[in-house]
Amino acid sequence: MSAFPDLPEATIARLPEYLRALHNLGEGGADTISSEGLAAAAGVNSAKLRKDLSHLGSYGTRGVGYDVTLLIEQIEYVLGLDQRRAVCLVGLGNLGHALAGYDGFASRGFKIVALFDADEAKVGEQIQGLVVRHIEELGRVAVEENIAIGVIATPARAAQAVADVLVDAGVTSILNFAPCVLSVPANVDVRKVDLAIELQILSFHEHRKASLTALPGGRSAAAAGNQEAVGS
Amino acid sequence: MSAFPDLPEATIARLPEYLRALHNLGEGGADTISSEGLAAAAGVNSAKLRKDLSHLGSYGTRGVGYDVTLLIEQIEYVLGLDQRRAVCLVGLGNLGHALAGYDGFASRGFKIVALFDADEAKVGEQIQGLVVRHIEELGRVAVEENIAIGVIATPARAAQAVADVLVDAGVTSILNFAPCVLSVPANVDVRKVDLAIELQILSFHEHRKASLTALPGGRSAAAAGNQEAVGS
DNA sequence: CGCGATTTGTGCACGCCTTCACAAGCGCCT
DNA sequence: AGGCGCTTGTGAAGGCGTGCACAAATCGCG
Ligand SMILES: NC(=O)c1ccc[n+]([C@@H]2O[C@H](COP(=O)([O-])OP(=O)(O)OC[C@H]3O[C@@H](n4cnc5c(N)ncnc54)[C@H](O)[C@@H]3O)[C@@H](O)[C@H]2O)c1
Ligand SMILES: NC(=O)c1ccc[n+]([C@@H]2O[C@H](COP(=O)([O-])OP(=O)(O)OC[C@H]3O[C@@H](n4cnc5c(N)ncnc54)[C@H](O)[C@@H]3O)[C@@H](O)[C@H]2O)c1
Repeated sequence: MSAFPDLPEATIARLPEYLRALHNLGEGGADTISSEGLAAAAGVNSAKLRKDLSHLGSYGTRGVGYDVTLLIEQIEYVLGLDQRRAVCLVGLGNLGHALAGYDGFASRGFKIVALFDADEAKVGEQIQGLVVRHIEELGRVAVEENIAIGVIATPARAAQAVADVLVDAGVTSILNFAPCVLSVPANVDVRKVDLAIELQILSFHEHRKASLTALPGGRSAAAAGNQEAVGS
Repeated sequence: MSAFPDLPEATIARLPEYLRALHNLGEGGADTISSEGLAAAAGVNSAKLRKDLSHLGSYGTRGVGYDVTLLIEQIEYVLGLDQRRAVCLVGLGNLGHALAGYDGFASRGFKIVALFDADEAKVGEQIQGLVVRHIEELGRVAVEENIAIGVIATPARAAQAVADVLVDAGVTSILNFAPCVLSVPANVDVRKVDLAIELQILSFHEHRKASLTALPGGRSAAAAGNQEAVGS
């Protein structure tokens, strides 16, 4: 096929943001969009956005902007969203149930095709039209359904074992919600989502703000307008 | 008070990881830990870890390592975890319920003190010993309970309005689960958690891997061992 | 008391990312 | 047809983060 563009990691992380902004703009009836406008909608600098888009060879039109529909197609192609990807979810506790019921997956080309848990009491349960299977079936089902992405929502102590099972089953991408470090082969990508870390980072900034302001007269509501989005 | 160290943002994001690793090691009975050992437990480079710790003036002992208990105290102080921070949660749908029942908050010095929703059907519901209140009460309760951190788990279309209410109530840190960009004053910190973005980044790497391997002979399980944690 | 083993703290170089600033290109209007 | 205004694409500079490699410091032991 065509040579695959190797984009900077930072750019890749922003493409989904651009994509969402573009979808919103498209629904709003916009036909074309300037880098300035799209950058504002995505909450980034316009120069950065132009450089990001230039990396994937996408052509806008000078004096006009980018064609919304075309740009959506380009980004979706690069992200591999043109093909529906099968996802499995392991651990149907508190968080797992919420994830299973989340419609934000399907709307972006992802489809949860299987649910797994180790608890016999959970196995057999129906959730969103899917039946919870025992983790031992994972190997077989992963191959049958051609699952590429696994989501781990088990307690931390079980996460490494689950990751091993996923890897053995041929899964090459893992999204991990358990607060722990996973050890996987080099060809497997792991991304972690950790609430506690996010809160602790916010706590640091609270601490910093509190130590800088010398008795600011208590809590005051400042005028809104600015945009501070702490980087991912 | 003491001059507040201004740490690199990248360092701050890693401190919670070190903290968790230290807690695990502490429970394991370790008294001191070398930078090498701690780095392995946290999944980072040992030089990076030493530089991070040196930033906060924390002193290890050459030839020995770091005192686990002391280091925990130091990091918790810098992150502001020595004081319990009040958190409120807005939007008790699918995800909100899971978050409300999550014990990972309390164990790290955070306490959910109030739940809010706009849906009259949800208001009054009891969750984990807390009663869901109407969003209109947020302003009053936030001041009473001295809430510094707000968590948004509403649909995206409501998120900006909720953020505005939080800001007006004096909340200066926001954790946003809704897939949208929030506009807030400069003194308010926002962090975003977006599942769809994480999955799309994984999808990109799947796409890349698929386009690079020329018919790899199907799904093969590689030997485990390596650790690839995609940066946050 | 001195020496070797061990581990921290950091100077330095390199690469990535961001941001500015501007030339080149495009469309529209006269 | 020509000029003008707008927008993209990018060269260059600066800042930040990473990781190597090593000097300095500490402990244990003979
Ligand atoms: N609940 C939240 O809001 C939340 C938020 C952030 C992170 N997390 C993390 O997500 C993970 C899950 O949280 P939770 O609240 O849903 O926990 P939970 O205890 O409610 O659910 C865990 C589920 O995993 C299953 N499980 C345990 N071992 C397993 C194994 N070896 N194989 C397959 N399944 C197994 C259990 O049977 C259970 O159903 C935890 O690591 C938690 O720290 C949770
Ligand atoms: N469910 C998941 O696993 C998941 C995962 C990632 C992100 N998200 C995001 O988190 C958000 C919530 O997801 P969900 O599945 O819980 O949705 P949901 O529809 O189940 O719950 C949304 C809740 O917000 C409340 N709400 C709506 N407008 C409000 C307002 N103005 N003020 C206060 N409360 C209001 C609703 O009454 C409802 O209870 C969404 O933005 C979603 O995209 C969800």
